[in-house]
Amino acid sequence: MIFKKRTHTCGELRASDIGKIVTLNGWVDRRRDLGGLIFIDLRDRYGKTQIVFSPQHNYEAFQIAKELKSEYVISVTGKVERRPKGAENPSIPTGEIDVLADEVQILSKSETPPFLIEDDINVSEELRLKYRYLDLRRPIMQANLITRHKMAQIVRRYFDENNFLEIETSFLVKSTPEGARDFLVPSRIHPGKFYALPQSPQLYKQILMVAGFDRYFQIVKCFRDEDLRADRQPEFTQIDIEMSFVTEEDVFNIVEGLMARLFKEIKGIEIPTPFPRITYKEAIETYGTDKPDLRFDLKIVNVTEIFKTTEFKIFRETIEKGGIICGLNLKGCANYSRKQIDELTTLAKNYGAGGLVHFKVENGEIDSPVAKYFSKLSLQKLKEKMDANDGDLMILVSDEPQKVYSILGNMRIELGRKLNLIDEDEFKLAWIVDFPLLEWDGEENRWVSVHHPFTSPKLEDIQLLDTDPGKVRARAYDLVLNGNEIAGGSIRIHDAQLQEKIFRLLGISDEEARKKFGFLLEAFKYGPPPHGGIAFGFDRLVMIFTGMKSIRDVIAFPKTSSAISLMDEAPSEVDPKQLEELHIQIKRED
RNA sequence: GGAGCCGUGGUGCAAUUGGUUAGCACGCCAGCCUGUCACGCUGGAAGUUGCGGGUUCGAGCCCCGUCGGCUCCGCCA
Repeated sequence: MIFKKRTHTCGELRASDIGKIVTLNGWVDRRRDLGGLIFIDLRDRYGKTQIVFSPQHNYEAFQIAKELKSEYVISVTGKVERRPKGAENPSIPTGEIDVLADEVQILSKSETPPFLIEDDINVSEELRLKYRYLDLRRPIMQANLITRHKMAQIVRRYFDENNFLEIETSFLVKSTPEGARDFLVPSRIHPGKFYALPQSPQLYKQILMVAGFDRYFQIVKCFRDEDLRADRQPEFTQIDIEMSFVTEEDVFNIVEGLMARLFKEIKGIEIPTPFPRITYKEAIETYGTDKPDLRFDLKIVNVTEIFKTTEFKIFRETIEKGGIICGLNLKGCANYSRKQIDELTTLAKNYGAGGLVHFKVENGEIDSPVAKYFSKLSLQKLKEKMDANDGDLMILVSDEPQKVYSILGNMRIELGRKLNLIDEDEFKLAWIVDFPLLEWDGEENRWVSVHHPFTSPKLEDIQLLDTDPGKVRARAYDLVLNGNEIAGGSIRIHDAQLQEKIFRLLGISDEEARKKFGFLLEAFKYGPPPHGGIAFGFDRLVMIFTGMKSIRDVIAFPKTSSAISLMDEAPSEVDPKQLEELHIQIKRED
């Protein structure tokens, strides 16, 4: 098809272009047919421009304009004119002008789309995903992917300026134990053998350090076959970083510089550096999570001490069993009705609490259905400890520590939202440090790595490896932004003996270690430099920068929560011939 | 693996205690309309109530199963 190519985009023309003869290519966004005059909004990714068809001006073009429907692709040629006084549209950048059509050509027709191509659509995500190409025509989705692109470019520029090399690593890699479930790729050439898609390029970037590429980064797809969430997809993108001859401070420095750059160039915000550091212990005990949202206070207060000798049976027995009592002070909520308090209780139960005890502070008095079980003194102490004043509502949960923290941590987030404590325009970054190195896995009856098996313990804790492994802190760190974990990393072990010791602790035999990641251990025999790094969840970062609630809105072709792609219907069955070639037989389950 | 919410013309929603011909808006189609921009006005078409089974004189509504979407727990070094 021969067609007139555009001279300008649909977001480009201004008053200064008045008088020019231009050609625009784009999609018909909306037609307003006034009978004797037809207006068309022509759309492309740069914006919208109003086209005017008038029978007096050009009868032929006017006749074609009558045929135009939503999402037809057209080429229009005409003169840029100033809109009549009072007919300007100040809500769009091209609103001062319109293009008076001399000529219009339909480049392709469209069926009526299943939903309107506009920002504030009211349509199920299911339909959006099925017709993703239409969903992606919406300006907001285009803006999201444009922001994503810009952020990727800033990342590349930043690391290049700082002497990092972007090096691609393989996607068909060796399956390694530990961590997430692998996506497997069967080998045609080697019957019964499989590649894995990388959960992250972890081992390979460490080997690049051994190879002497002392500053590496990569924007890279990673694959994990685990259940999905709003912020988790089976394939996702990391900004992967590794550096040699460094300590934590060097990693923090380079990351803080990157974040400052991104915030400045994308959001126009100067964020203060260095970022505050919070220990894992402090995060859990104060916010009930290792990824606290620091935009609001509502801290967890531990009041176990006050109730050590209480008459109140539930509290006393919990404490005797090693449990704790913690609470939140809901400022100004003393006027909560019975119904509202019941809702709080339900919320707590949803998060696994046995119940919820509450105290209202009014006129200096502490009021509660269970007040009679407590001494005046202990209630006074409670009020002081929780910094409660008239009008406040204190809620308490008692259970084993882990449970209390997770219940109150979840409630804190929910209540922060409900009580409007969160400023959506604010961005609070923090490092979470001093993670435990190991965690006891009750099911498998062994220690497992909190981060990964190559994470270095803190030097001063190494002797605890033999006596009290659970107490050993790792040289690991997470970067947290508004309650999201956006990056995590560590200083690695580069000492073969220490690495072997960790493997032994994890119950990985020498032979197993050799079999599973012997190539890394082998590489480490030849002068591994001290090294460490970090990896960002790029999708999450873009999600936060664009203000989206799900990473699906910043990924071109995401999967549903059951890991299906509704547009192309992957995964699908394959031709038996393909299976044959791959030496694979499907076991039918009943 | 578990829990919650949801599934009704193309789309988003409504439908009283289980009871008449399943209603509204947007979109779509036709006609009218020369400065609209969510154009307006008039008229019209459009439904296997996700699917399968059950209870009932009667099911969009109740029960069981199943499929799909979203959120959360487990899981995600």
